[in-house]
Amino acid sequence: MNIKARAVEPAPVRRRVVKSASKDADLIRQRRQALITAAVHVFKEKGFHEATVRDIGRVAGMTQGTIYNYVESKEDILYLVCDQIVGEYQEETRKALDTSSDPLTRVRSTVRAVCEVMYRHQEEILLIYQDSHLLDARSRKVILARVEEFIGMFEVILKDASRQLDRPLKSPHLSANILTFLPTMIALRRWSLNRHVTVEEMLDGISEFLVRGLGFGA
Amino acid sequence: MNIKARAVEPAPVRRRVVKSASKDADLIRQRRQALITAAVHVFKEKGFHEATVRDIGRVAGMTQGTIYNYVESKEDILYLVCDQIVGEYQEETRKALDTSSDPLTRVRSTVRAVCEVMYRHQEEILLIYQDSHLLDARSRKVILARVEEFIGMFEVILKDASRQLDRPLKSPHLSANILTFLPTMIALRRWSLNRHVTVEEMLDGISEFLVRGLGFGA
Amino acid sequence: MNIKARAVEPAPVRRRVVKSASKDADLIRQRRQALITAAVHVFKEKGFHEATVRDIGRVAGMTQGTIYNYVESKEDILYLVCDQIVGEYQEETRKALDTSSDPLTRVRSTVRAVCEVMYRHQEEILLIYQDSHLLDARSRKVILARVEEFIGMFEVILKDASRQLDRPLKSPHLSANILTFLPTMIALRRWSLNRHVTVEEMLDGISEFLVRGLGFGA
Amino acid sequence: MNIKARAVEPAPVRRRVVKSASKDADLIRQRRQALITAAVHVFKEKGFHEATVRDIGRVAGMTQGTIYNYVESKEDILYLVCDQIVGEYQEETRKALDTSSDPLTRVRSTVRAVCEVMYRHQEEILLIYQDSHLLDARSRKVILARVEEFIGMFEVILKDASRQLDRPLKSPHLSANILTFLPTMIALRRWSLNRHVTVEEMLDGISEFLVRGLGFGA
DNA sequence: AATGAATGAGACTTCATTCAT
DNA sequence: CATGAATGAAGTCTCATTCAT
Repeated sequence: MNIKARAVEPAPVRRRVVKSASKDADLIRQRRQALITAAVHVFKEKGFHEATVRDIGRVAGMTQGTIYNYVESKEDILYLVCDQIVGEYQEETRKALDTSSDPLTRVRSTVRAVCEVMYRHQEEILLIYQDSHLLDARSRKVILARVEEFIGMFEVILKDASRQLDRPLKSPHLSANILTFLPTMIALRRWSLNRHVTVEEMLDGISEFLVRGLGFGA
Repeated sequence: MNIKARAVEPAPVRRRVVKSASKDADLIRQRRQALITAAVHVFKEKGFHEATVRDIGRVAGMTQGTIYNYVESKEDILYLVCDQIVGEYQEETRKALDTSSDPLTRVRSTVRAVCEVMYRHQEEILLIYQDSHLLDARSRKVILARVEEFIGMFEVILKDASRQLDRPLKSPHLSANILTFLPTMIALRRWSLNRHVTVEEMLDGISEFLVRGLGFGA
Repeated sequence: MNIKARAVEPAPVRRRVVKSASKDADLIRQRRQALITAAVHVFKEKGFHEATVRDIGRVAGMTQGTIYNYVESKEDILYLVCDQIVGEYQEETRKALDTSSDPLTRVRSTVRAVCEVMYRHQEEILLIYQDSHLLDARSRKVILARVEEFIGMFEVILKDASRQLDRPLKSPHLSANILTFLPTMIALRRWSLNRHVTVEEMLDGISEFLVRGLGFGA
Repeated sequence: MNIKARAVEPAPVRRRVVKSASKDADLIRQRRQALITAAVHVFKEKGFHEATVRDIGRVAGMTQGTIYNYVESKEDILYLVCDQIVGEYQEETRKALDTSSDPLTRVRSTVRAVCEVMYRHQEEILLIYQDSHLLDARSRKVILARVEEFIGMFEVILKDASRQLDRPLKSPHLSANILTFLPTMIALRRWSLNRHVTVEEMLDGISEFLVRGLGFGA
């Protein structure tokens, strides 16, 4: 897909480098993955600050000393966690995107896909919204750049589809932000939604709302 | 409007009681207000965990010992801060609501008002989204109850207006959530929006999106 | 009574002077008495260190500032408390002493009296044994001097009575110490005694034991 | 002696478990022993409350952080101290007990042994009487249970010996309490005794007193 | 003389990080 | 490379005492 090829990974966002005492790249990857998985688990439960390095180590099957062979600080772990969550969420969303059909249909299915993936990742997204601001400025920037890139992908999709409409989108960037932001409500407002709405109603409702709001409604 | 009168301030959500060593109600209010103002300032800058009680005291012009005359714990301060922010945001929103015109017009002006108030309170709302989850369960519940009540107010407004439409809203509660949630994007996505959109475009865009999405578009 | 007159108050033990900001002697006495009563209450419950000056003030109906008009430090209060407890205990014991009958009978009734007074004052005596060592050296000395004087009184009584025996007491001072110390078991071992022995058994048992041990048994 | 065998170590009083961050049992024992020794030293000098964890650490050659690897709180240290003191005192007493001779002689030597061990441990016993009441309820219970068990051992010895007498002991439990309590006078009244009586006189006097009082006198 | 708000020293405790084994 | 014991900085909170009113 041309459009996608150009838009989806335009400026290959530079990742932050996390230093390690070890040289064995495979081992590093392996240990870090264990760390990330463990940390996601612990952060979900206690948040970044309440979680101790020991806690993470216990779940990851590593002692504190070992952890510091693969990471320079506790904040590095948070960075890795945020990076992974954002990456997985985005990848799964990309996979779910309908790239075949006509632009208008594609918008509808895209909206639906975004909502569904958000629903499945709500816990991780919650983590991101609660803890990512604890990253140091540099790390946060890197993470946000990835999100910006992700938003950009939808900007392209929306622009593309809006040519079919009588009037073009006023601000594709704003629309793309709405499209990617509103579904986080599933995570950030679940304390309210879960008590009044079924999952289906919620996903349908948000999707329809987005489609209408974006101007692609019936 | 009866319905509204009943609905807008329906169940006066019980506040959490924050104990104080002092008995002078006026002094308590005064000192706590200084504390809150200072804490908002410090929390915005460093977040709850990085902020020390000393920091807050320094800004509030109080020594640590004095602070603990008006508050039982650092978390009490966070509660007071959240309570105040939510309260001020809601009160200002209520004031901005158009209660005179016809239901349809009212929805439009309501949407706009919500967005504008959010724009003015974006820093505080950001604080809420970044730190309120650090409250203990009980405090968080109280705060969320206030928000739920706030959402309920919009639910009533939307229900009311939807009678003018051909088809009623499917889920007023979901709609009210969207109406109150989407504007937080102004705070939570400002790192992206500020770089591509002017304030006016943003407020217009979100408002129009909401009106359309809710089904009250042209 | 000659003997008593000479022995009971031989070296009028100098009290420690507790300074006061007030000049009105009556008021001082009155307020201090309230303080002492309150402090005894609070110290019994929480011990000296856990008790705050506020606690004592609350029970005494005085604010912190007022307290420091009649006392220079929290430790002063402890001194006053110890002084009062020791004084009351000793006075009540003195009153209970049989000064009329013959020396041998007198020993028996003295022993019994000491035990009974101890029983009635067990809580205060416990307080003394748990907290009096927290006094500064000077205060402790004063208190101990009063006790020493008290012991001396019994030394005289025992010496007096031992003339009736075939063989005199080897060490009247040691005997007087035993006579005054053993009954504290009622306070210091009540956690053990109360579970196995009735009050009567305990008082009888200790009294008989003392009489026999002192050499005045049948 | 069967009876004794059963009675002396009857219900192995459950110790309180003190948690540790370390897993190396040997190291734990070693560090805790250093801690206990240091704490005994410091507590003797300043008492529990005036002693800081730093003080203890300084004497033990450990930093504060290290201490908390082997103990969960300052109170844990107090518990360990009390436990050790009581244990050592009791063990030494047990060792000193004469188990060979006839019951009557045994009582006499038992009494003497108890007094002598008390004399050697007076400083620690003083510490117990001054600080053990600062333990939390649960720890205190455990300690007292050990003492009760200890008292029980003497109860058996006394019962055993009293069969040789014309009249049996009225209350062996009370007698055992007296037997184990009176010697604490050596510690608790040393401020009085040391000034008037030699050590020998004191030990002889108390021993004879106990033997006579218990009914085993000449 | 009484009040009680303010002070500030100091205590206990936690935990990210280091480093010898 | 792994371990986990040791470190020590830093933070929250308490409370005896002071002092302006």
